[in-house]
Amino acid sequence: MASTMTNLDLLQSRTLADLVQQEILRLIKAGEIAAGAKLNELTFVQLLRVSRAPIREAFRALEAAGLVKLEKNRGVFVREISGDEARELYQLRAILDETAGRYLAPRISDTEIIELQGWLTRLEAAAATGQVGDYFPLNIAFHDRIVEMTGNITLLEFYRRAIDRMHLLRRQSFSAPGGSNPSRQEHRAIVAALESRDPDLAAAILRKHVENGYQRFLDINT
Amino acid sequence: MASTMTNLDLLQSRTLADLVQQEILRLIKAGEIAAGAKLNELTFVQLLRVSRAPIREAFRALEAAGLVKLEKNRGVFVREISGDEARELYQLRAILDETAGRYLAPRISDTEIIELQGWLTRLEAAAATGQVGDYFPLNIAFHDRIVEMTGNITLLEFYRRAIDRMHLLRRQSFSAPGGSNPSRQEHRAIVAALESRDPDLAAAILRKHVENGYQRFLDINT
DNA sequence: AGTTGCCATATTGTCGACAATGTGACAATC
DNA sequence: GATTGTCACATTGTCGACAATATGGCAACT
Repeated sequence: MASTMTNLDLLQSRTLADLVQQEILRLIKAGEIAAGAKLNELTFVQLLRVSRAPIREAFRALEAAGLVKLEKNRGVFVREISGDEARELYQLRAILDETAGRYLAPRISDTEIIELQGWLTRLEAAAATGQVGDYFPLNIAFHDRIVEMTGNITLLEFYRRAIDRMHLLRRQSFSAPGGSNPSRQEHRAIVAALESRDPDLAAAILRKHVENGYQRFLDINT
Repeated sequence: MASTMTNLDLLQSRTLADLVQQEILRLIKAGEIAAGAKLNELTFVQLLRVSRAPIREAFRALEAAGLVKLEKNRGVFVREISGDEARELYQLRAILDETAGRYLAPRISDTEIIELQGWLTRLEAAAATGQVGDYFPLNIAFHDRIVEMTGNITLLEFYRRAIDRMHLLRRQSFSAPGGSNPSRQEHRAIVAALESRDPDLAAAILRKHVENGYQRFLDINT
C-alpha cells in the first residue's frame, strides 16, 4: 500500500510527540502493554531515542483519549476497565453501531455492498487459518468500515474512540476468538440487512451483534 | 459550595499542566477565546506565569479532546466547526440524549424528578432576568444532569465530550438565546416525559428537543 | 514484633537554553 | 509591477538540568 504522504509532508506535519503517541497506542492495541501497566518515561526515552518532552506530551494526549491515567509524581498507567465500564462501553458501542446501520442502510451504494461482501470473504479466510492475530484486526476494521461508510466523520471519531478504549479489555475477549461461528453468521446477517436497505432491520441486527458480543465477552470472562 | 478537595489533595493530584488545561478550556467555553484563534505559548507563559512545558502538555490534551488543532511549527489553533460538523454533532447529541432518556425514564426516582423540577424553576428564573450569561450554562447543566442521572459514566463522558465540542460553535448559537419559549416548553415536556417513566416517550421528546435546537441553530445562522 | 526515622534512589514536574522553522519586510532584479 | 533573494525576528520542538516527590530498605527505638 503506497503511502500518499511524502517525506516532506511527513516532516512538516508530524512531531516526535505525534509519533511517540502513535507507537504507544499501537503497543497498547497490540496487547504488548497490558492494562494496568506503568509507562516509564525513561524506558521510552531509551526505546524510542527521544527526549522526555515528546513522551510527556504523548502521554497527555493518551490520557485525554481515556487510554491511560496520569498519577502525579507516580507515573502513567494504562487504564484498567472494570466490569461496569465494560458494560457501558458495549452499551455505547451498540448505540453507535445501531445508529450507523440505521443511517447507512437506506443510503448504501451497490459498490459498498460488494465491498462488504469482500470483507466477509476475508473474515472467513482469516477464521479458516485459525490465526487470531489475523482475524482480530480484520473484525475491528470491518465494523470501522461500516461506520466510515456513513460519511459522518464525528460519529466515526466517537466510534473509534470507544473502540480504542475497548482494546483495554483483555485482548481476546472483546472479539470472539478466531471468530466464532455465530459471530461470523452475524456478520453475514449484517451485510444482508444493509443490502436490504431497511434502516430498522440494519439497526436491529447491528445492535444485536454488539449485544451478543457482550454476552460472549461475559461468557469468556466468568 | 464547599470544595471537598483539601490543599494537600490538590497539590498531590494536580499538576500545572492540569490547571493550565482547565483554564484554557474555561476560556474557550466562556467564549473568551474564539474558534479559529491562535493560542500562543508565550502569551500563556506570561498570563499564567508558568514555563512552556505545562502549556505544551495542556495543548496536547486539548488537541486529543478535539478542541484545538496543533499545526507543527505554526502553532495551536482553536478548532472551527463547519456546518457539516455542526450537523453531525447535533446528530450525535440527539442519539446520546435519546439514549439517556430511554434509559433513565423507567428508573428515575421521585427525588430525581423533584430535582429536575427545581432545575425548571431555575431555568425560568434565569430566562426572566434576561441574562444570557446565566441561562446558557444552566441550560447545559440541566441536560448534563439528566445524562448523569443515568449513572452510565461512559455515556456521560462521551456526552460531555460532544458538548465541549459544541462550545466551538458560536456561543449564543447552540443554545437558544435567553431561552426561547419553545425551548423552555420543551424542557417542561422533557421532565414530564421522564416523570411518566415511559422510555420511548422520553427518548422521543429528548431527541426532538435536540433536533429542534439544531433547527433553531440553523435559523440563527442563516 | 511493631513503629518511627533516616537515607538513597528512581522517577517525575518544571525550568531555561539551543536549534529549527515559518513568516514578513525589504532590497534587488527582470 | 511581479518575482526572487536575503535577513531579522517571533515562535515552536526538543533537549538536558535541577528540584521535588514517592518509595523502599535499613537501623534505631519502644
